[in-house]
Amino acid sequence: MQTRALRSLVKISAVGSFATAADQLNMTLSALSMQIKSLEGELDVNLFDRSVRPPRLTPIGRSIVHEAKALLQREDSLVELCRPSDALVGHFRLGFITTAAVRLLPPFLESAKQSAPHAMFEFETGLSSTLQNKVLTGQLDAAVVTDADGLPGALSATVIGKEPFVFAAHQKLMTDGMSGLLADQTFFHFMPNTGIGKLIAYEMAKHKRRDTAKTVVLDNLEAIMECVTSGIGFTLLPEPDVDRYRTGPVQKVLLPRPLRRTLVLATLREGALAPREAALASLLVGQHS
Amino acid sequence: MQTRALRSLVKISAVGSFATAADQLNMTLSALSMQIKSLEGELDVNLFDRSVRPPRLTPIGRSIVHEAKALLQREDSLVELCRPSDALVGHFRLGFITTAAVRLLPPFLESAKQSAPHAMFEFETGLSSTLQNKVLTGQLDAAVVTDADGLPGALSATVIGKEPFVFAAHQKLMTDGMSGLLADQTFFHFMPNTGIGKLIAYEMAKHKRRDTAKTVVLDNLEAIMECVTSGIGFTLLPEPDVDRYRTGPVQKVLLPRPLRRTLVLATLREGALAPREAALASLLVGQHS
DNA sequence: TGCATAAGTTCAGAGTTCCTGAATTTGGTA
DNA sequence: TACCAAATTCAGGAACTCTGAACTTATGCA
Repeated sequence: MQTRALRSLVKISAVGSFATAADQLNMTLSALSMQIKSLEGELDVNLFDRSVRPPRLTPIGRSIVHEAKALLQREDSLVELCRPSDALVGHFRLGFITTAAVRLLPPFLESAKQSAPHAMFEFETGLSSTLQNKVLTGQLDAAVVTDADGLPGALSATVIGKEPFVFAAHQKLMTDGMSGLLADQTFFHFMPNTGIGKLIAYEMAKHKRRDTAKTVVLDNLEAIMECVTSGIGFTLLPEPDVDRYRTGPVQKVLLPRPLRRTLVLATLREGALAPREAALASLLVGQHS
Repeated sequence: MQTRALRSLVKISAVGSFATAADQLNMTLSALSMQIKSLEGELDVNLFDRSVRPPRLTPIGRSIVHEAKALLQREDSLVELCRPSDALVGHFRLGFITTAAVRLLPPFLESAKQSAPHAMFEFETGLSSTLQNKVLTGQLDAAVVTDADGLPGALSATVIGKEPFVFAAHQKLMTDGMSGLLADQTFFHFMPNTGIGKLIAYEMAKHKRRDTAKTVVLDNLEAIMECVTSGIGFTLLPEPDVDRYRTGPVQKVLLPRPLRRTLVLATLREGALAPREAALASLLVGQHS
């Protein structure tokens, strides 16, 4: 169906005659007449009572006009979506590494409501490597990941933020300073097999006495910080995560040589989103300390 | 805009490739490709990322698909409206003579909800002659009027019902029978200048003694019946109206020679509604005693 | 890495649709 | 009754759309 014919129909209904409608639509009367006639043929109804002049809408014709208006409004909004604008428009499938999702998502959605009111988002959380693969295969448009292991060449990355790692322990365990912690206390190790876990392991390997003390592996940040807050042991995590979950007198200790992970927004370098990557990233930066 | 192209787009999005979509749409791959390309040109956006094969929807493409589905649903319902069915479909502008509207409208709408769920109605009340003219000039599709003065030849009529006229008075005024009423009591005359009023005048003229007693003219049925119920005087009205408004001990007296008015549904004989007149009328008959 | 294959795109020509302008019909009006 | 304006019909030409073949290119397998 040609929406143009519906537009003609609505116009005729508005002005009340074929002649003036044809005039306003910049077409000949005969073209308009044929257009309506072909529409009537397609729908197999009489839209107009042609026994009078000018032809009058039939009852069903009036209903069709009503429906047509609704349809044309849909068309207008569809076209409007495509109008170039600096606002982000579209349906985006985004990935967030699990550890950052909790912190980044709410403020992201908040600022998206402002800067991209017509955009729609679909989220997925997972490991950095999983998300990278999904971006590569087109299952995701973009993902917030860490660049710890270096990104594949096909991906382009925009830095979202850097998160320094810190030790965290209950004050009462810190009387001997870091050396006491390392020597005697239980270490809570977050997901040793993932990107962030390997970074943590790499750092801990520098601190010799580790092999002698006890290590507990956990895949839940909140649980780790709950244990640390209770004074059961210590951990090594990105500072924002420590800040998010510490509730009691937990002390943070910076590393001798600062270690940090970098969060980046990764997209397919040659993908359709590439020109919009900066706009997307701008919704993410400046949202965490 | 060609809705067919939108249908193709939605199909591609559903099956995930141009080739299988083209197959299912019974068209060649090249035709489909050109269709989408022309749609992209019309909207001036890239719906697909063609750097991969099969091409993938871009974020905005996904949004367009979403909008397109809504639009196509509108189209479907528009086409559905036109499907021949025995139910009454359309937007009808109907007239009801004022005196009958109050009684006929509620049950009419009730049965319309059943028999014509997709029809829309617009109502207008007025004098029989006014409504007839509006039907003649196409301002109304049909009207319930009285055929008292005979209808113009251009109108066709379906009988909706016949309403006998009765005298009505409070019991206490009836002790002398009709002759007492006619001689001494105030007569409430409903709208003497209209069709129904002239019928009433015609009937009253038969009863000689009228000129001597008092007459009150009123254009409100409910008010007349309120006065009659209070015992202030008597009236002559269609029986259903008397029944509707009498609340106290009001007695009805049939006329010596029965007088009645006939309600008909009138439409333009050559109009578009003519074939549906019976269907419309069937929603009106059998609805009053 | 390079080839084979399948998937899309491009192109030219044919078929179809759609529009224009003139001729014709027809409802409303003087 | 005749006229006028409005709508329809018609024929020719312009514009669009489809088909089938040739071409290009991403992907998968050796």
